[in-house]
Amino acid sequence: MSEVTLDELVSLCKRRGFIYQGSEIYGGLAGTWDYGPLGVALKRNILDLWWRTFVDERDDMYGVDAAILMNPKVWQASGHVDTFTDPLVECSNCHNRFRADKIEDENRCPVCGRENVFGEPRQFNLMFKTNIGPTQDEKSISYLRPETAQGIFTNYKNVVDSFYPDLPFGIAQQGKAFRNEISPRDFVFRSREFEQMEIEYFVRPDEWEKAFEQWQKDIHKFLKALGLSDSKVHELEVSDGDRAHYSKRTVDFEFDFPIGREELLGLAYRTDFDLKNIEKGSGKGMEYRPKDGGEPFVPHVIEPSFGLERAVMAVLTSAYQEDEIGGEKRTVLKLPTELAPVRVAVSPLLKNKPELVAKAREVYKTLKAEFGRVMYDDNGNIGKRYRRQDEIGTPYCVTIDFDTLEDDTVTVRNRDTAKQERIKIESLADKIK
RNA sequence: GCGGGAUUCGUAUAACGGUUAAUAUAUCAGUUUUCCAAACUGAGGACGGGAGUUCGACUCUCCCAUCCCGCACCA
Repeated sequence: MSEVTLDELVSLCKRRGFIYQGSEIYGGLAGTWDYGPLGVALKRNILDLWWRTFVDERDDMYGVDAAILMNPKVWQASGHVDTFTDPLVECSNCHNRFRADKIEDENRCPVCGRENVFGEPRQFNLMFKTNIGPTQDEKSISYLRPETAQGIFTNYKNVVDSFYPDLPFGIAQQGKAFRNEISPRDFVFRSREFEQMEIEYFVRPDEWEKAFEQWQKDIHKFLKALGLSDSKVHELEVSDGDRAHYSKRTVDFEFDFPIGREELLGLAYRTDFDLKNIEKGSGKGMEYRPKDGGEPFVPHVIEPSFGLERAVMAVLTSAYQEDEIGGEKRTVLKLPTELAPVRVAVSPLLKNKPELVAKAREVYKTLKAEFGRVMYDDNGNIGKRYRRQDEIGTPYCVTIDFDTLEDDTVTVRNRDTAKQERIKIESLADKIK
């Protein structure tokens, strides 16, 4: 089986209404992508599955939805302002970067010692700046959040005050984040506006390892539910030198994308770095008071961080297959049923027989009321419709034929096997469930 | 941000310094069709944007935008 190429994926997404280039009609805008009717359905299904798995089905998780615009102090305390908005020079030899105003000898690289390696200082604004209120001065500057995590940390105390949960517990959030990437690349893989699904899981400092390992398992389970093949998912233990300075352990979950093996999501042990920063920045105590009367302490944090667009891309990569039905080649998206944008398509066997069309419409209406994600399709002939539905990953096609008019049975055709089954209309909903 | 390559109907491709820009597929309308892209008829649909060279530019040159490949970046 040949692997799908990026071009094939991009082309299918465009042709079938999953993903379009952002602002395409005006020549596009680098690093932005628009989701069409099927794309948004797929995206929402992934978001829903994630929320169900990690929030609704657990009793140790709390959801939040923080504002995208936050007090700029958040980004000062977190270190984002210092790291991302200064003019930097880059050594053309060793590629280290330095604050242009902090460098001692502007002709010599302090790391590799070479001379005349610096070009003009450049502004590395990875955060999108904006002005709040009518005046546009230094005081009104704020930022579009470059990560959702801070929206969780800043609400940690609120959640504890409202619910006083036992440790360990987690706070989950889904939402957009913005990064002014120097070079957005690889379809939706690296874009300037993207959606994160993040959890900050708060634990006792001596229990982080246990929690970390449990999260590794839970993540694998979720990736399986997304339909990602095990052979394409790889854990990468991030080495000491490559980890963020505050992290004691990080495991990247990588996936074999059409562009190569790249990070799909990250699992990081962040110690008490973030809550301590907020203590310093806000002056408010972030200590957790154990109910058994033990000494208060600042909890440590395990952070599983998912990128929605990368999940979409991984799901499509895994699902995309080319196989043969009756000697004819076809393209099929073998999406898990709960992720499929269209759950079931309904067709009359022939579209020029009014009695079949009427019956098909009736069945369509019933299923639509039950499942929502139902499509009525009478284009071309029946074989053509099956192929179209295969290409967008519809797991079931229901066809109304002349027998239906006699005995109220329909055929249900399975996407993956192309096998058909004749069943009663009244048991259709159960069958599809 | 650097280097290279590209940009033509929805998609995939073609051609040409000069007639109405072609083909496949998809789309729409119709005929036909009793289960896996059948056939027929008809219709709509494109030279990324802007300058320049030229009698004439989709074609040549430059600028811009976007995409792809490589590098760098990825807190």
